[in-house]
Amino acid sequence: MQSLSRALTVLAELNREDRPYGVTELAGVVGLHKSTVHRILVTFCEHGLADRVDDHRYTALDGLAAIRPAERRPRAELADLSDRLGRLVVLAKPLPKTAGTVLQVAAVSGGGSVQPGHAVSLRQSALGRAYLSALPADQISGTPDLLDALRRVRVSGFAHNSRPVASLPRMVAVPVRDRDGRCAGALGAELIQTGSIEEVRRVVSVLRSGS
Amino acid sequence: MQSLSRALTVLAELNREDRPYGVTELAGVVGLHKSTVHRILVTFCEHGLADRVDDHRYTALDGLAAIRPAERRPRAELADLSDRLGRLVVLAKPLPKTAGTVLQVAAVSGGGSVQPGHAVSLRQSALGRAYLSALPADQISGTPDLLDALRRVRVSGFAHNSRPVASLPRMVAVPVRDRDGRCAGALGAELIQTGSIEEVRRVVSVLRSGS
DNA sequence: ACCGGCCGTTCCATCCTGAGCAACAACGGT
DNA sequence: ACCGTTGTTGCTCAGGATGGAACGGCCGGT
Repeated sequence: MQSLSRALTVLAELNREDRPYGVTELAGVVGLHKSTVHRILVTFCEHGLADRVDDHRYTALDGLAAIRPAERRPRAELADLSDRLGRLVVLAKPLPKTAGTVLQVAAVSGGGSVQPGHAVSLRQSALGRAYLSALPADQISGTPDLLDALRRVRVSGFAHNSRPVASLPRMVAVPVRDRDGRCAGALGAELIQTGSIEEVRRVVSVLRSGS
Repeated sequence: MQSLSRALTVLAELNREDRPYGVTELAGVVGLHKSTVHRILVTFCEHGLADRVDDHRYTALDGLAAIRPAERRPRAELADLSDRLGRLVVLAKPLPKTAGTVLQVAAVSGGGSVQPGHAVSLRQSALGRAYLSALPADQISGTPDLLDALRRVRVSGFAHNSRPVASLPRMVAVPVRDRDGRCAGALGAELIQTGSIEEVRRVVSVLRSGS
């Protein structure tokens, strides 16, 4: 039921921010087309779960605030991290039932080849491996090489792509957990001085402080 | 976006009753297939909007009670009406975007040819005509015969099928309005002594008291 | 214990429908 | 007046929702 899943993701995002959302902006955050988000929002309005505050803004119903999720405003935190690190910071979250990829949800100070809403590989990207490394063992399968790599990620606490894949920038990434300790996604930052261990350590420690 | 619309109907129904719902029962009430409702419920659980209280019962999240719709527990009222009338009582509601039919939502003391979850014709059944008669004039179209019949329903306040259609029991039905005055469905009761005007009047007056 | 019915769940083929693209009107800033 | 936005809507196609059938588990009646 991925269609419903996507729609609920939209509703959750709309609900997390108390400020009204525009269609295009919301579409960028959740990584869907604006036409899709528009139709979803209209349907939510028809069912009374959302309201349009003016001609071009939608907001979640007040009553929904009770089920506001635990995570708080990832975008504001991302902007803060990006400021402190002076580089691109990306938050990636899995979309339900989308095995094989994680979805980049919000990239602040974006540009480059990493864009909000693009899916990245679970196995080839640092974001994906950081995410995989924090999953329960019984949810992971793959080649012995991959399992070994994930073990090293668990020991060091971060993943990085030492052999960059085409079109993916060099990044380090750490897993992000929700307050129940379950893996909720991955937080990554661009590497500028490639290969500098000091840089990696500093960036990772800042990323950790933000999760 | 009818898929999302159907799913939200399921959530609304789950939310209206505070008692947990089984998959099959819920499917009957909203008029969808078992398997469809099951998948919808699983997805809602994944997104934290619903919970499964035990192995075979689902319930809406507590926080959703805030957006509980205005209508209150139609089933309990139906059972009461059915007791007072000593006969089958049926509540029919339109499903969003399902033009041409109304859906029988809950039939208490059921059995017979009227079963929960079955769709009935808008034009041929007493339930359907009662519903049509309370719609805004600009939403009604049909043959002159139908329009004339609806006019008589409006005058008398109830619809009945004097020439019963195959497999439909003889019934009387009155429109049901929500608190905004808009037509929300129809309430019908089986006729036992067919043709008795007294019976019709008595049944209709009881039905009215219940809407 | 046996069996029949009902439950929730899953598999699978069919066709619907949701997704994406592109074009549109309406604003607002330069 | 121009351009870059915004929200909205036709249109097309592939992906996915649907619902029939079958499965295993559970309970109540025989």
